[in-house]
Amino acid sequence: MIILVTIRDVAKLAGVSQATVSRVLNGTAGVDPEKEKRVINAVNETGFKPNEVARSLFRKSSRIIGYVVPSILNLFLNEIGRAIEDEAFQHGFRVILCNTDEKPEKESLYINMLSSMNADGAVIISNNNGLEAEISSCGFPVVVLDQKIDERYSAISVQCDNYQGGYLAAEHLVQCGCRKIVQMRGPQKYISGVDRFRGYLDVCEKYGIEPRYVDSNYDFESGLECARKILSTFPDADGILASSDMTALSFYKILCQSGRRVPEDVMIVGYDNVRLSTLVTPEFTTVAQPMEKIGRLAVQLIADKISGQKEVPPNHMLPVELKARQTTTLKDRTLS
Amino acid sequence: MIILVTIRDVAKLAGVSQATVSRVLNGTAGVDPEKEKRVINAVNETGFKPNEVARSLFRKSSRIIGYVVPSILNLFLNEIGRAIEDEAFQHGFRVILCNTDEKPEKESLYINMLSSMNADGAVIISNNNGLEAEISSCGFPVVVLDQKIDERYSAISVQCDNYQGGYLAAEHLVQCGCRKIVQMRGPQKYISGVDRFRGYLDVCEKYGIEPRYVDSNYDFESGLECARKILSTFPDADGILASSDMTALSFYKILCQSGRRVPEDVMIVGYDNVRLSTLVTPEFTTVAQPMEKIGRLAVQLIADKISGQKEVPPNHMLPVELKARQTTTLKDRTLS
DNA sequence: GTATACAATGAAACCGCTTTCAAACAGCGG
DNA sequence: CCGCTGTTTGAAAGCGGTTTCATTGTATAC
Repeated sequence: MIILVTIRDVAKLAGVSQATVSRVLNGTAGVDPEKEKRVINAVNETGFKPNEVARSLFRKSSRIIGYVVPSILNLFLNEIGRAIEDEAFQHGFRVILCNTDEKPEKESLYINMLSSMNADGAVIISNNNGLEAEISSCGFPVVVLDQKIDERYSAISVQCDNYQGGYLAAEHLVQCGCRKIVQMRGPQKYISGVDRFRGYLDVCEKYGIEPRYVDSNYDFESGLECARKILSTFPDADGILASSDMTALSFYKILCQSGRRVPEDVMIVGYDNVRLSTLVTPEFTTVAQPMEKIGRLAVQLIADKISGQKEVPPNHMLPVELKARQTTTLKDRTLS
Repeated sequence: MIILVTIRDVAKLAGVSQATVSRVLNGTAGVDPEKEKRVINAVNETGFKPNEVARSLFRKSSRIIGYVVPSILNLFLNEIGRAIEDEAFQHGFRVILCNTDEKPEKESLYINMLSSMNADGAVIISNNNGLEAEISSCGFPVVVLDQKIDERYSAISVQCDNYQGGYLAAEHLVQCGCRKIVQMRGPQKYISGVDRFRGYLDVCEKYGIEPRYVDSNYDFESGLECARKILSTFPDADGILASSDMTALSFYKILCQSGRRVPEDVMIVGYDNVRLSTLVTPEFTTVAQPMEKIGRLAVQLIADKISGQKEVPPNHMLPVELKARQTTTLKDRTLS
């Protein structure tokens, strides 16, 4: 068993009071250099490490932030999580992983947990509107991703320009020469799904193209299903706007099974630019969301909010960028 | 600002002592039913949530476990992490994400941090031998993955049968008809690298095949480099044993660039069976490590160690399994 | 030499909860 | 009715830090 050294032990050994030890450790007040040296020696000798729990109790802050997501297995969320951990570390925060499986009860449970742990903030991804009350009353700053924030509600929002993403992706296909473009439309309960669809529709209108779409989710399985539906409903499709890089992968797989080639017969644009999209062959053209920036910004906003030094605006929009790679190409117009 | 309700407030409202409230909440002793009801009402009325930090301080346990890994971006570690979170949740633990980037100082820092947070356990992946002292003295049970445990050292080890993995993968290629099999050999500083190589060597000996290998790491970039080296050193290779699914992907990419086909010209066997290996096209043949089982077992071992009820053996070996998919196939022997 | 300001210091209070301990009380047998 | 268990109960003492507050000692001003 480990014998734990307390501040009292150090004080006794150094022949000073606990208060003095605390002051040396935190630099909160001047201490006689001679005593300071004795304290430092005593700390080294005993191997004293301040108990963070006791500190948290007094300070009402545990320097913990929660990352509350449906599942960390989602590569997009995973990359954001990595950035959050890194930025948090630099700010002296630790991050607690909270997988909710999209279950409202797990969401509430984790938020309450964080609250009773004196957490200092949370980054949350959820499509559960019932969470607003909990978020407003949890006692720490919350950044929600990919959701617009109601004015009267205290969270901070970070999202990417989904309209622009939908627009860029669609226009890219048009410029490559596609005319029968089908969108694997993301869930309309998410603002991301709605805005990207709007972007796509505007491109269709601009170029006089008839909009086509089939609903999908963002995960691989729903992508497979959607892909099959597209191949049977729109067998002449020549360009696909996937809802994510995962569903782009699904589409590619189904397409290969049907004997069609990418990009010669059908072009595909993914969404997110998860690292995976450049690892596979062919590399996937995709709309890049700045995942690292999202994660870092989220943590910075929390840090700003805690410090209270600057005003933190409630809504933050990040730009997206099209990455043209091997699943799209300029179509050889001599054939058509 | 949120006004926080303490146990004193509840006690006052219910007209009992804090002790009684505590007893009702924890069921640690009998309480008069009438008072119990008053306490429950008061709790509901005030919305009281016990402060976990105060509890932790007294109990010397925060019900937190750390997941200490080089990077959660590694898909293999990510899938294990997901399982850890899930199992931990069921045991009432939260998990703190600790990315170390393989930096010894970040490893130490996180272990000390966990220690001073009264963490209840940690799952650690590291190739840093200097960590032993810290692990032994951190005050909570530690499970290390993919490392054998020295007897005099108090951690618990969970690893997969790497010898078997190397053996199965190599023999599978032989059975598919490959004779010029090259291993992308994993780092020999890891036991996993050593054991898989042994498995491969034994298969070579068994079938009278000359061993060939090029050193690689487990990540995609080192896989690319290794793949190029293999193509130039062993241009007649007909089977590749990748060090991971990532490096298998690297090899596939380089191979496609060189115009060779998989599996017709060269077959590939990956390692890990990360989910990705079935999402890509072609689906990758791979050696499956039971990632979910690894994660869950690690948490269960920690829980067992904490409860102290059963003896926890220090070494745990899990079996691996070959998943034959589209990057390998029975070779048409009429050609050779 | 005395009054005043100021830095250093330790005792004690406190953060919010759990548990010990002893007192109060109820039930029961004799 | 008394003494003996056995159960409820609240006051108080921690858990291990930080901070307040009053005290001491030293330096500066008059």
